[in-house]
Amino acid sequence: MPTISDVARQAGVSTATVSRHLSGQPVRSHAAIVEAISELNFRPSALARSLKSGRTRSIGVAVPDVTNPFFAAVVMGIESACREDGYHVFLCNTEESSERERALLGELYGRVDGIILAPAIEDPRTAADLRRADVPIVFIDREITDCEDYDSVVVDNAGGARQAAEYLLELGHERIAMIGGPLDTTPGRGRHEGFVAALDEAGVEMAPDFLQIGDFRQASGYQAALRLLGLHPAPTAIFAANNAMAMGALHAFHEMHVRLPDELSFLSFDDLELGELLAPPLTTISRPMREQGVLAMRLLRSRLEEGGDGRPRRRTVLATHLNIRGSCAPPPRPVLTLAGARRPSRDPRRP
Amino acid sequence: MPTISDVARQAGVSTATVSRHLSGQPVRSHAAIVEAISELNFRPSALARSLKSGRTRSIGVAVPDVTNPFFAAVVMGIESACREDGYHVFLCNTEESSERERALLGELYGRVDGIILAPAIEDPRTAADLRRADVPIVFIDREITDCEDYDSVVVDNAGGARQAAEYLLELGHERIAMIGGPLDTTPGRGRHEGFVAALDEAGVEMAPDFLQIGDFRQASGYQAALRLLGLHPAPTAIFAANNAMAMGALHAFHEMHVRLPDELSFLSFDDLELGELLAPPLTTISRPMREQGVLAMRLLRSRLEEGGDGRPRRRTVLATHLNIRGSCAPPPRPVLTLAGARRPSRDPRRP
DNA sequence: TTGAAAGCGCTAACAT
DNA sequence: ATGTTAGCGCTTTCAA
Repeated sequence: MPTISDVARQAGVSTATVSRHLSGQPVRSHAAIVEAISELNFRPSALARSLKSGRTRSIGVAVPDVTNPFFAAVVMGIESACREDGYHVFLCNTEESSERERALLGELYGRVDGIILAPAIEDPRTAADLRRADVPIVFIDREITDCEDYDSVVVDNAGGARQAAEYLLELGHERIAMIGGPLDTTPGRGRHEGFVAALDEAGVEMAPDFLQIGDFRQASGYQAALRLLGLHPAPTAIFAANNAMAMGALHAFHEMHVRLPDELSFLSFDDLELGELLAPPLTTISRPMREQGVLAMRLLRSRLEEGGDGRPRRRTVLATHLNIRGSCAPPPRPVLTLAGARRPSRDPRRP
Repeated sequence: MPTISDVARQAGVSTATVSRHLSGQPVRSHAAIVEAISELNFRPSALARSLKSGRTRSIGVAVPDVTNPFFAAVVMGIESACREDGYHVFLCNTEESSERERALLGELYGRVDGIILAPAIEDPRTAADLRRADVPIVFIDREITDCEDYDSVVVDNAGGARQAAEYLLELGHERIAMIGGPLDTTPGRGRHEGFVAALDEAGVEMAPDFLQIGDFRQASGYQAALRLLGLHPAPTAIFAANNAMAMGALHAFHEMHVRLPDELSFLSFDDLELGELLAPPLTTISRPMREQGVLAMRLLRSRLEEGGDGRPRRRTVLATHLNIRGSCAPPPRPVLTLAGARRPSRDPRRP
């Protein structure tokens, strides 16, 4: 790899002159330098530049799972926003492990100007690490306790879960179950709280068995669904707290030959990629995905460029949207009783 | 950020001693150094180290679209292999654009020790760029002309497409269409060639209209499917050359109320995430995904560590697998004729 | 406008 | 075992 001094020698000038040319200043020996550069195929070393300037023009992005379409879209959004700003992305997969996450963050410090993080869980050790590292951070999708002064882009988890609960209640369900996420994550807790609160307000109590906690991954959704299907009485409606667990649950329903929505109503937080093409199409609570990445990068960039250490935290909360498709219906009427007659007669699926 | 000299001063030793401690050598002042490091919260600058050593311990990964589950899985595989080797990943999205790709590659040079690339198209300019950059490269999923001496991990595209064609022929189809990828990409061309070759050998000709070329993205699959459905006579079977275009096609079928597999047989190269849960479950040609990433990283690592500039190219070709599920069936019998009687009587779906 | 020289943080001879 | 010093490739004063 040719260096700046190779170019300088070849062009018959000093390294300082070449450097000036590189930074756009007009120099007399312009032509000679340009020629030397192309002849030697010279590329300034980003490394050396960074060491000098203290800025790497890269950011770190750590998410629990790029394979999840939600995080894939977020990463995509970050990436495209970065390109506009001339930043590069170091991508890290934490695989929902707080230890791995801290290890990865440790390696990121010094390599990047800032970090966008979707923390695995709300681990106080991570918070302590972050503080010590003293690098600009923006949280995305999830937050961390003790970091209330950091910027973040999140979704209204409680509100979204509430929409789900209210919709099920409106359909007349009373035996409503939830496949929840870990309660030590922002979305896990938020979605749980919102869901239960809405049920409470309607005077519907959720049996302890009806809350199954998973880890946001497909396998746990599958297991949770099987457990729910095995209960007596079984729930008439299930809400899955994210897309991956919903996929697992759908596999379970399929295996157990449970027919949606006749025998069971089902909806999930976050869209599935092919959700609309399923039979029945899946009713979901959705939210902007790519956009969340873009917003997070905007926040980070403003921290980076304005240096704004004093500027107050900015928290962006996005709204969710209930997409009524076909996987929810009024609960099946108990055979040989008229109890079902209490339900409202109009079909709440088309309000 | 404290530097190595801050630590040295605090511990009352020279920077060289601290450096030795950092690299694991035993030093007398061990305790003092350890204390100084933790007290100052010192972290050696990866930047300075890289500048010195000439190695960044990072690699660049450029793929057309992380949002595609296939590439997401590949990236995941690379990432996990990297973690074992202590490498970091710079992720780039080329968005199927060769220009963007070259721009991104340009920024990667010097920042990374090696690159894993799934090229957008087989652009000779990219090949020239790569040669000039003189950085170890491994191709994944796709290759590039004029780069026959580079390592690569690809799948047997022609073989997989042949499997698809032979399966459809076996079912008795004769009006067989294909939604192909760009013919200037490795998989686009390979899948097309394999498919057409198999049809040829069976004496079945594909009408020109029956080959619709897309760009591997969902929208193009949707358009292509609509065009195919509008033909007279329409095809009785369609093969989509990748998962994203298959998703688009499925949307088109859904919109046009085409029932699979009774009215139309359909299968795709690469699995869809929920393909098994669709009605009918989707028959596909699948291949290892995560594993491809792992293999690519292995190849790259061996180039990196063995320095093996002289060592010959290694090309890993993976096999595909035909997953017979429910989206293909014998062609519908023409109404009011007995022509269909020519077809074999046994059901080739269960060989 | 240009060149000489210092220095970003670290490592690796070389010398002690 | 430890310290001194040069240097990785670049930018940026400071003089000329």
